[in-house]
Amino acid sequence: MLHEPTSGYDIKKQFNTSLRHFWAAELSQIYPLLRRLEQEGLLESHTSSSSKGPQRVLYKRTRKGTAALVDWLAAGPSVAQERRHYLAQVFFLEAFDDPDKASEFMRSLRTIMLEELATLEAADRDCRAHESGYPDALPDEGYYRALTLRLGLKVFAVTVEWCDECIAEIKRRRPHEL
Amino acid sequence: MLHEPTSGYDIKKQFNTSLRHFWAAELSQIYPLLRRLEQEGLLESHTSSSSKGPQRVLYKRTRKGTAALVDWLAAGPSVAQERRHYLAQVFFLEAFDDPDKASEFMRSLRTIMLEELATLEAADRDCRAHESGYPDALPDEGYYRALTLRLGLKVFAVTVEWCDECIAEIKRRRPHEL
DNA sequence: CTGAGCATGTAACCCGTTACATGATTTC
DNA sequence: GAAATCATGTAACGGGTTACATGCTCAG
Repeated sequence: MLHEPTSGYDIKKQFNTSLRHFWAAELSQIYPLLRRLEQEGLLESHTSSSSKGPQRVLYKRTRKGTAALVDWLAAGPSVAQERRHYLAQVFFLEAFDDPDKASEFMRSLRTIMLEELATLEAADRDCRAHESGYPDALPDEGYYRALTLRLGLKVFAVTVEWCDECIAEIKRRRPHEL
Repeated sequence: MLHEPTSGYDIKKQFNTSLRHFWAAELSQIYPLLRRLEQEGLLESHTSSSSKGPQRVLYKRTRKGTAALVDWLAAGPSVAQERRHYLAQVFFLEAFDDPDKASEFMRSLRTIMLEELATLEAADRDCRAHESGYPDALPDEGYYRALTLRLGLKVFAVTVEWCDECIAEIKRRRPHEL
């Protein structure tokens, strides 16, 4: 949680845009968790009335909450195994027994990845526009956020590149036809 | 599941090496799932005695199993949101309030990523050595596996590159000291 | 004779998703 | 007047992890 007071709804919006490439969660997970963290003393909340809908509940990190965060960071990077469903699908693409279908699969994957890339590029433009002195003179908070964005851009870019190579190569190969 | 008869234990070994960058599972998940899929008629099994330990149970896809696999692929790429814990950590690196600690974090991340890269490179060499005619003349099965490896190599490579850039930039920046 | 690797499993728990539920306001 | 957006939640379910349990063989 950021040190700025933020509602669960707003956190979800961040998950849909700039954080999308490395974290996401549903509101049904966010709301109970915010409450639990408040009970544990890691967050504190106050309400503010909203123009539409029910009152907004804004949460903010306590000193204890920041300490818990620092502990997590101090334990070092936690690199867990990730599950990339689409790569599992590529792995089994032989099951199609048809290079055209495999190629078609890779083309639609490429389209999806381009869309993801566009979402991140929009978030990046947003970041550069709102914050002055990008990136070196950013305040720490914005600076480290910007670093995560940069990796996202790189990763999606090589993924699209990889899709292109695969599409070209599958077309050229065709061991079946011979 | 591959069409070659394979034991749960062997699947786990694949998860630890060549599949590591996009899928993993514990034995406690693998064994019950293999049984369930056999009950559903997607797999069939036979036992073979092993030199050490209990009898090995080898599973193999049935025609129905392959059909289910093809259905999954035909539904198109499933690109779900991923959770990259270490990026969440980078996002919150400002909480250290100390560029040296942030930089140290990025250096240990770099080390871990280099190790992951090495694991994949070993799997890649293995693949090139065992299979002749890499990559175009590979049988379909090995060919699509090789494609997933290639993306893994690319992604880890840009990630290490990104770590390097971050480390250099954090050192140069230091807004705190001024 | 100890520890690592082979090989299979069960039980408890937690994290996260989907689906469901409510109700106000703004836009077309 | 319908649909989208704001804003908060609950309940059921499933997937996955950690911890626990067993027993055999080979290398040091």
